[in-house]
Amino acid sequence: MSGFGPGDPFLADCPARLAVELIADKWTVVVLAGLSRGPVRHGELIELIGGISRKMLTQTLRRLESHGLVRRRPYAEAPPRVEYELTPLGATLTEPIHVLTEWAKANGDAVLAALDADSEPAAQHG
Amino acid sequence: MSGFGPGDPFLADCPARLAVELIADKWTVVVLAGLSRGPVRHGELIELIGGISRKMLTQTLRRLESHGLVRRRPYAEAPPRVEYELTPLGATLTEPIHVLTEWAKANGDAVLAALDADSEPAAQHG
DNA sequence: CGGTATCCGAGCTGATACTG
DNA sequence: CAGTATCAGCTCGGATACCG
Repeated sequence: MSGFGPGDPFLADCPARLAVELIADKWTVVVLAGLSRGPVRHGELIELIGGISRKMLTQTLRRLESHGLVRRRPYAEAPPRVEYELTPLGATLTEPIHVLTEWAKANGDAVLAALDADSEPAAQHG
Repeated sequence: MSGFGPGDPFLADCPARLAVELIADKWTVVVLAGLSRGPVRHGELIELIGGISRKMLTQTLRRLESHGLVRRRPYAEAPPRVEYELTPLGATLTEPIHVLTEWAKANGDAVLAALDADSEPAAQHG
């Protein structure tokens, strides 16, 4: 028994696949992790997330917003201020993202080691 | 308090980020989900995963293999047979992947609805 | 069956520069 | 501070055809 029904991400044209493709992205995971702590400003995310450009940050946030995971809150103040926060729907992703980042923290070294061993000249045999 | 240390995926050049970028990929998540049930053949994965091409499947499997998450087992038989399975390291990903796909199954409809509502002609005001 | 090589268009990505 | 527009480079990803 497979245990997989029609709502599984294995099917190309189902909502589940859409959802997977939405979050299974290099920047999306990190941005969601940054948002999971509460409302954050654009500049704060830039500072927090190493290597991301303003363009990619905005692009990622816009996509998450259009998919109902993030809410954008602009303030009509003298120094322009915009805060981003997870919607209730987006908040349900906090747990999965947390599990993912915890895995990355715990096994990142092992992955690096495996990658390193794989790319060795192979002068070793036993 | 941030609660984030030097091993967090927010830093651009840390193993944690490497690990996130490894699995935060459209096909990688689905392929890992397919592998989480046990050893599978190349053709079986093609059948299982809707929309994937042989090229992308092989490419994804090779990358996972080089990072120590997947093991490739070729059999020297008359009808060529190759099986792929998760390594012990890769098996530690089963849980995170499961959480992710479960979220996708549970919230895929909501994401689709939000996307649909977002792209409406906006003839509504309240 | 499993895998590779090639072609080629489409989309992503990162600077850079400009607007409000 | 927040965001947009544009350009150049690159990778992605699929189709096809061929090899073991």
